[in-house]
Amino acid sequence: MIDLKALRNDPERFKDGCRKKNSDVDIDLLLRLDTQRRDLMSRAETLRGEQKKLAKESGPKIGQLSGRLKSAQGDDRAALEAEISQLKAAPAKLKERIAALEVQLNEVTPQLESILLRVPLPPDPDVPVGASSDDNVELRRWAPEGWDWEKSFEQNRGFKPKTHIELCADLGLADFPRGVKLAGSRSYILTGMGMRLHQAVLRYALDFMVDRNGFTPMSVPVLVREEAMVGTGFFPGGRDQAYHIEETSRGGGADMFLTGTGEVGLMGLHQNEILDEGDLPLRYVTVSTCFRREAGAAGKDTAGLYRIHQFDKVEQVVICRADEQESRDWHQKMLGYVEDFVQSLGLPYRLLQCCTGDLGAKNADMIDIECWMPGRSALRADAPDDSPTAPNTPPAGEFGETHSASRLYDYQCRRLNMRTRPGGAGGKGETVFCHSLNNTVAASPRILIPILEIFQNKDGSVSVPEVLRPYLGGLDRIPPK
RNA sequence: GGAGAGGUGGCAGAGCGGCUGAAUGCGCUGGAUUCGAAAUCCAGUAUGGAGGUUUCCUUCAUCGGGGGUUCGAAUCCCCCCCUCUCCGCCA
Repeated sequence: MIDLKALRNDPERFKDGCRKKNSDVDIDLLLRLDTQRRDLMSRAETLRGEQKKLAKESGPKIGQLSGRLKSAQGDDRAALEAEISQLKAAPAKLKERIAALEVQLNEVTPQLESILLRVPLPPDPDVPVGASSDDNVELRRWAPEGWDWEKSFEQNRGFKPKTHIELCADLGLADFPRGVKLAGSRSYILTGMGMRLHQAVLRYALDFMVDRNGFTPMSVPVLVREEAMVGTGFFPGGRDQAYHIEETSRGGGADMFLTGTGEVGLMGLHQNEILDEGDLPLRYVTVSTCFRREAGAAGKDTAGLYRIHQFDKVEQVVICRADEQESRDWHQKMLGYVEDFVQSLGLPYRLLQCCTGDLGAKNADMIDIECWMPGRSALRADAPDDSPTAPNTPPAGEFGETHSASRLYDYQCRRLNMRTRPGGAGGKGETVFCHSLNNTVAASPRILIPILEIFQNKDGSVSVPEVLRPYLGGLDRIPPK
């Protein structure tokens, strides 16, 4: 959520942010509602103040008179009753007027809030302006010794690459038909070494962040309340992407949602807390199953392990002091960890600066890492009909997104009401909303695609990246079955 | 799933229709005392919104959340959430 006061002071900045992010949120309407609401509130508050004063002044008197009324007779009684109803009349009148204002407030406030929740965080000025992912800018590339970006896989390695789907079949790593039988499209079953490789990457990634980079490992719920989805900024915008468990219709107290990333659990941990500034930055890592409906992606990446409804992900988040430079520094560090990680696996990749149109409402800046997937272009369903995608044509290869590093400033912490102050909740000084950042460490099985495709050998086997071998009992090669 | 108890400030814990934004204790901050410290004493110490004559003042809201009763609600009523205890079931 953005700061309503900041919006009031500088609406242009937020309108500009909307334009850059292709958001159609009506800032002018929001401002009008805000003015209306504050006006109604101040009027209601003034009246309530009067009412309180009256209640204090005439209240005890009413009590007294009511007491006397019980034993009063005749004329006395009538006089007392008249006096009481007169005393009651003034506050009752105020109450009516307040109620009328509140009716209006109850109309304006939800409208205002629903718009406010959708106002995107303006992108940072150094983020390139663009309409879609087509306008993203490559920052740099890295490849292991012996990989030449100028050459195709075949020229680099001396044989035609198989796609990860072919490799999964030949090596017995995944069973797609049975996955679909069980759970429908975009479902899969990892089998044998496929499952072990998946677990090895996840465990390696978790250890990498804990042992080498000092992150605290956490388990988090993947089944959460709506509040956590709104707080982390995935709702209302991304409602269609989440699986919805309708518990209220079966008598439960609250509906639940399956999370699409461990970020929800990690960021929700300290919701409504005032953290001690001295405890920051908090650095958390989790491995969790992620669920995504992939609504609107029909027909895209339908085959293989790329775009699936359920996967596992090691995710890192950092919660730091509300300081732009500190946020920027952490963003770079978190990218650095992942570059080290991907390099240790030996996967060629590039860093991609996402343009404003590709950012999403909650990010000020986002940098993706895309790994080279030699078999990927053959899988494109949106390729033109005359493109060389016939079965015998070797795939040209393509980058595929494997990581995404976001810098959110206080957007998320404001929604989560996560603040900081020297000394924590009982400390002194102003409270301020923290800053937060997140980045993938490894999402599997997607990351298995470049691993299998890059490490495939001419004889049809796949070599195991060295860093994963300790997690597979020293195994260095997965042979065809 | 059944039965019961409870959710109050940073923490512990009173209050159970008006004098309570909230006793008391602890903690924390400042001051006094001291060569210094401990102890003691004094004072202060929630969050958010709106407004202003903007190192401060005024005002409104908040005692798990929402709704209601009342001139007036932390206190009474209803719904929900959460925690704990016992029983049942269970990985």
